[in-house]
Order: sequence, then C-alpha cells, then structure tokens
Amino acid sequence: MTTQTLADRAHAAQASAVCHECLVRDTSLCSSLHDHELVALSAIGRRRTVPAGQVITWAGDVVTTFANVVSGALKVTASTPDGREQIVGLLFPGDFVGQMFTDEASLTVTALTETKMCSFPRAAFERELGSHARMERMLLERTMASLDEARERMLSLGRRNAQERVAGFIGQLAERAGLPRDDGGIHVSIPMSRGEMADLLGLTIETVSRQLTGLKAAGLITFAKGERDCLVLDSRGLDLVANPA
Amino acid sequence: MTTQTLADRAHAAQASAVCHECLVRDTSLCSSLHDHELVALSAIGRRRTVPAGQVITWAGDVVTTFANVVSGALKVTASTPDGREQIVGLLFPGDFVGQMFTDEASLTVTALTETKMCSFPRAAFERELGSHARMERMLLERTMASLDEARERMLSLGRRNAQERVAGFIGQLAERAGLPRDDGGIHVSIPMSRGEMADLLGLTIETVSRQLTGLKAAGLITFAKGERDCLVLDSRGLDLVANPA
DNA sequence: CGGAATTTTGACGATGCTCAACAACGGTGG
DNA sequence: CCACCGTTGTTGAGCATCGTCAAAATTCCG
Repeated sequence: MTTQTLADRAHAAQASAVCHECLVRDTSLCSSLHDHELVALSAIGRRRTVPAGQVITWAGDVVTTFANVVSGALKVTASTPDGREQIVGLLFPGDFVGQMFTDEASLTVTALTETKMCSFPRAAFERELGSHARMERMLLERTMASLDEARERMLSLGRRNAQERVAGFIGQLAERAGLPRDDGGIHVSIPMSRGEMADLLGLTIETVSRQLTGLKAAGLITFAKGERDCLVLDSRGLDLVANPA
Repeated sequence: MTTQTLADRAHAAQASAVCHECLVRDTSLCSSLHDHELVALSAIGRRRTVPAGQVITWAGDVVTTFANVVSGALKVTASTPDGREQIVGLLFPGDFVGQMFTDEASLTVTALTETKMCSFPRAAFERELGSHARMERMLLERTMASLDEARERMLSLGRRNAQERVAGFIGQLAERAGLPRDDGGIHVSIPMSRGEMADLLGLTIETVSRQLTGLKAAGLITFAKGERDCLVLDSRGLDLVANPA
C-alpha cells in the first residue's frame, strides 16, 4: 500500500459523491459494484463532456482509455480505404466505450449529441475489472448483447429493402422512447441527421428522405415541423411495414 | 464434496484423456485452463459429431447447452419473419457456440461441413466459468473479437458492392488458408455452397456466380474443376479489387 | 434578413434481383 | 460402365430498386 495524500483522499471522496448521484449508477457497469467498491473505480474515472460532432477516438489511434456513457449518444463508425462510411453501432447512456483487447482501434467513435462520459485509463481499468468478477461478468453480458444487436443489423443490411430499414429504425426509436401520448402518437426524438441515418442503414441521404416522406404519405408518421423529431401515429402499422409477414 | 463413484472417476479420466489430445486444446477456451483444472470441465463436456447440413440450434429454442467447435465449420443465421436469411457469423475450430445471457435463442446454428464439437450443459458450464476467471476473460476477448468481425461485415453489407464483397471473401479465406504453394497460387477450400456464400454476403446465388466468373476472367482465381475449391492466382490483385483505394 | 447547411424532390441510370433455360456434377441403379 | 435424375451452378434477358446528379425548398443561425 502506498500512502495516500490528502489530495487523493479529497479526490476520491468527491468522485464517489459524483458516482452516487450519477445518472447511470444503476445501468452502467458500475451497477455491479457496491458503494464501497466504487471508491477505487471512481478514483481513476474522470468526467468528460463532449460537444455534438466531436470525435472521441479515431480508427488507427492507440487504445489508451475506455469509458461509460453517462448522457447523450455516440456513433461507432467503420470505413473503407476510399472513404465510404458505415455506422456499426450506437452507444447510449450506460453503454461501455472501447475495444478492450485491441492495441490499435479499428473504429471511430463520435458524439452524435452533446455527451457526458466517465473515462478510465486503460491499465487502471483493466486492473479494476480483473478484481471485480461481477463487473467483468456484466461486461461480458453487455458485449454479447452488442453482438446480438450487430447481428440483427447485419440481417437488415443484407436482406431488407430501404422501406423496411427506415420503418424498422423509426420503430426501434419509438420502442425506446416509451409509451404513447394522450392522442395515441409516440413522440420520437431522432438524435442524428439524415446523413447519419443513411450511414446507419446502408442507404443514401436521398433514399432515406424519400422513404420518410413515403411513411408520412402512408399516414404512419408525421413531423413536428421545424424539428428533427417525428411523431409515430401508427406504431402497429409501422411494424407491419418493417416486418412483412 | 459428494462421493465419487468408480464410474464417475473412469469418465473423468477418459474425458481428460480426450482433452489432452484435443485438436483445440490450445486454441479454445480450454487453453486458459491448466491440465488439472480441465478435469472438472471435461467431466461435464460431451463430444458430438454432426453431419453437414444438420441444425445444431433453432432460433426460438430454449438455450440449454453451449459448445466449443473442435473441427469443421458452423454457420450462424438470422432470418426475417417472411423467410429471408442472412448468415451473421461463421464458427471454426476453437470458437465458442451459444448465446449466453439469452433464454430463447434468436439465431439458428447449422453445420456447414461435418463438425465435431464439445458441448456443455448450460448451468454446469456457467458454474465452471464463474470459478475460472482466466476462462471468463478469454471468453470476453473472443466475444469482443466476434463483435469486431461482425462490425467489419456490417461495413461490407452496407457499403461495398458485389464485386468487392466476393473478392474480399475469397481473400479472407486465402489469408486463413496460409502460405502460397510452389507455383504461387494459394489453394482455398470454400466450405459452403453458392447459396450459403450469397446468404453470407447479402447477395443472390446468381450474383455470386457472376462475380466469381468475373474474377476468373480477370485472371485472379481459377477453379479446380469438379471441386468447390478455388486457387487464388493473384492475392495482391484480389485485395486491390476488394479494397479499392 | 441573408447566407450556409440540410433536406426534399425530380430525372435518369447502373447495379443487382427475378425469372428462366441450360450445363455440370454426383449419386443410384440397371 | 453408363444412362438417368435430382441437385447445384452458370448464363442470359428484362426489370425494379436504389444510387447519382442536379435543382429547389426549407431550416438554421448569426
């Protein structure tokens, strides 16, 4: 044991106070730890706020940190040598950020909206993970969930047409958004541009736009004008478009 | 400790003997265990041989077992409600089979070739995993590798054309196959039908066939006639087709 | 209000899918 | 050993979907 300076103690106390009121205390990897275990982890974690559009990690960078998303949303993108881009994952509050067993990142991570995250130096995090089996188990669980999600998306990219992809995407956002409003509509906030939707769905901006107006013409959705958000009028109908029997 | 019957002891001895000469003793999850730790795992594992084409697990089944691939190859497929199919993963010797934190499987696993595997009852395997941190760490590593692989494939499905997908696939197989032969060609065995290649690449049988004959016409590959295998003549050129600058 | 950025809409064309015929292969049985 | 037949793979013609290019419309933001 090394001696702990007053500054260290103060830092730890402050950090664990931050953790205690953290928005993702019960959903991130941290939820696998008891309050008293959290002290060590919080001592190595540092809160960061990143503005929309900013890159967190570039493909090709040496992996030096991992993180948990606290609020906001990130995109994970892969690209071809000649610059075509595909979004291969979205990260929301509670999700883990980083390629753990890779020295050089193969993916780029970018903030879609302003995002708060809790980031950890690589070596220190790996040490903590090694000494908290429940946390490691939870990371395994989350990684397998990401894998299932990636596979579901591979099915869409390989076998669904533009209409099904767009309808399915809006439908997923609607599920995440929760319960219907008074008038039966579900208000869905779309945390990305048309270009990013296109990169996610493996389409072009124009095709996404056309499909959205198609869904609107079919009476399944509308747009709160002047905003990026949309209102799902008929979520059952939307699901039928996304998943034809 | 419960008393161990003679039969139990005999089984364990036999099983660990099987493990000792196992083809994937040094590449599967088992490689994280010392010989003496392997006894408990081998006691719950059972060798199975599955003929080509046979389904291991159906989507919708309750998950009751996991497994390691010992030899052969498996495909993992997802499908739409109306029956379109996409291969979302391939499993080779040493790979782990199963959706660990899911009660009901969302994916179907099928043998591409005759396949030997070592399968474990769910509960028993989870118990063993929990008591061997190195094995759990290794499973995490493999799962993250699968995730990276899935993401690479999402890039192809979303953003690469038919020619690039087929050339890339043959190129990958060639890498896996190893070093060039005397005449400079690399003999590549393709462990699947055209239909399965199509399901993997998100194309149709006809498009795959056309692209292959295109690569042959370009002098990049040839076919040992009467066989499914192919000979890569110009792996550099193949890579150039798959990854245009 | 004005200019840049984003989104929508339109016209056109290319890529890859559908449908169909044909060829090659493999196993079976005479 | 070869004829037969089912399966798998190849090739061709036509077409639908989605991408490309271009312009108009809308939104954003100073």
